[in-house]
Amino acid sequence: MSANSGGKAGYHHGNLRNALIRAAVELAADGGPEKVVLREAARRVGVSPTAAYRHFAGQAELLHAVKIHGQQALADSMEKAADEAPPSTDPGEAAELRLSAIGRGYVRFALTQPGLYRSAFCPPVAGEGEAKGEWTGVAAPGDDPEYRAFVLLTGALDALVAAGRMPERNRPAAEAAAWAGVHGLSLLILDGPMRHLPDAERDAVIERTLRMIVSGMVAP
Amino acid sequence: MSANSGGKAGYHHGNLRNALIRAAVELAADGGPEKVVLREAARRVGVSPTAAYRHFAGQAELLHAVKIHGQQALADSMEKAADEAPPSTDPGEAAELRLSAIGRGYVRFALTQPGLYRSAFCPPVAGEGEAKGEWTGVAAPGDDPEYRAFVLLTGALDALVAAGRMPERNRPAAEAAAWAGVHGLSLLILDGPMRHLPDAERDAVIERTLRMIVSGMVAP
DNA sequence: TGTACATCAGTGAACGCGCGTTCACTGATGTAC
DNA sequence: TGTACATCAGTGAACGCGCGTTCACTGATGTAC
Repeated sequence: MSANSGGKAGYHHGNLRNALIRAAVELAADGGPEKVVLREAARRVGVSPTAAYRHFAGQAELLHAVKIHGQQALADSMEKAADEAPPSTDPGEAAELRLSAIGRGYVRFALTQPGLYRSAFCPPVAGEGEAKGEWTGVAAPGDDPEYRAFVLLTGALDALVAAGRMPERNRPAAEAAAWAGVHGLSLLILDGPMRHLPDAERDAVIERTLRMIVSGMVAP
Repeated sequence: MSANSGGKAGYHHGNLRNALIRAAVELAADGGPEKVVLREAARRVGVSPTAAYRHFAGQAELLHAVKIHGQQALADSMEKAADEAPPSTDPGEAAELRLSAIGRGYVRFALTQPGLYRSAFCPPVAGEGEAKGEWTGVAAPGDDPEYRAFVLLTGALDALVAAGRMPERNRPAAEAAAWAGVHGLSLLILDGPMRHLPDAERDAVIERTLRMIVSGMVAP
């Protein structure tokens, strides 16, 4: 039997691993990482819980797959927003607009897909292979697909320097600062005291924060 | 029997509510909000789980008490850091230094007391009285002790304007932006990809972020 | 000053819940001959 | 082209866990007389 991409096909499912991941992603999407329950994923796929153990070492591994999915989707959103950034003939301005756009894509994803967003940042369980892909504050983590979002940000900041808009002395640790701004904003709106902000004010808060980030990068 | 402030004193404890809160805070301190388990708190106090129901409607109420405690401790840390800010004869510079200091106190608390910090921001359970104390982006939430941290920040920003360092047009939603910066930074360092940063780089990242925030406030 | 009694603050056993995981198993598949 | 058999991918029942919560209860306290 060829790997079928969808529903079960008798006793042997054929694509159970992917089906379980898909179900788990759905669970995360409406409920966050703590809703990623192996038994429930199996239930949704129509298979016994035990079957999952043919494809994953355990629940933690399933959750990890969801996490990666979330990280990819986040990067997608940022990339898309960057592509939609208004063009400008002035390279400096273009770089600023692109940085804002990336940030907007970040926050938009967080607010649109809170469950996946949270999953993308759920702390790794012990023994998840922590060595690779950590930020060092200086070096980028290579091209691990997990870190596309980071790479996007780095590129935008480099462009800002290249265009002469951002002083060299501002460059170190700039990723961390910019990331902190959008990350904190997203979580304050999602879980924090800005949970119930009306749309207009929410947008104002978002734009204000993006402006702070850009100012913080280009400040002399 | 007068309310004794410590251990049990026979059948009637005398101060069980506070003792349970103290135990719960301890649990949160080393393990975060999800470690706040009613049964365990009772165990530590040396009392049956049922006894807790004389003093709390349930686990959620106990957790809420921990949350408030965390919010107070966070505000304390900010206040303390503000008081330690280096003085300056220039009021504009003084205001900037104070804002940085507040932020530093915020991050310091998060890194020093991760469990309590997380507890301070754990999402309220349904029916926790959400009405009061929400940020509106414009108005401050009154003097609810829960929001001392917010009030501190508002004051620092007002001072920046009063000193002529921050343009009026930057003032709206400034709280949200500044808060986002330190909040995101704290969480990225605590749970995120900056988990294992060496001390020196961590400090650099913190100072860089604080600089971004100040620049973002005072930018013309 | 002593006592009856309402009230307050505990106890201990039990419930149901849903989870992750393990066990011994069986049905389906594909390959060697 | 047919068949034996190893291997792969499922099943179903069960386990232990620790939680929050409820129940009927009893021991301690303080107040009215």
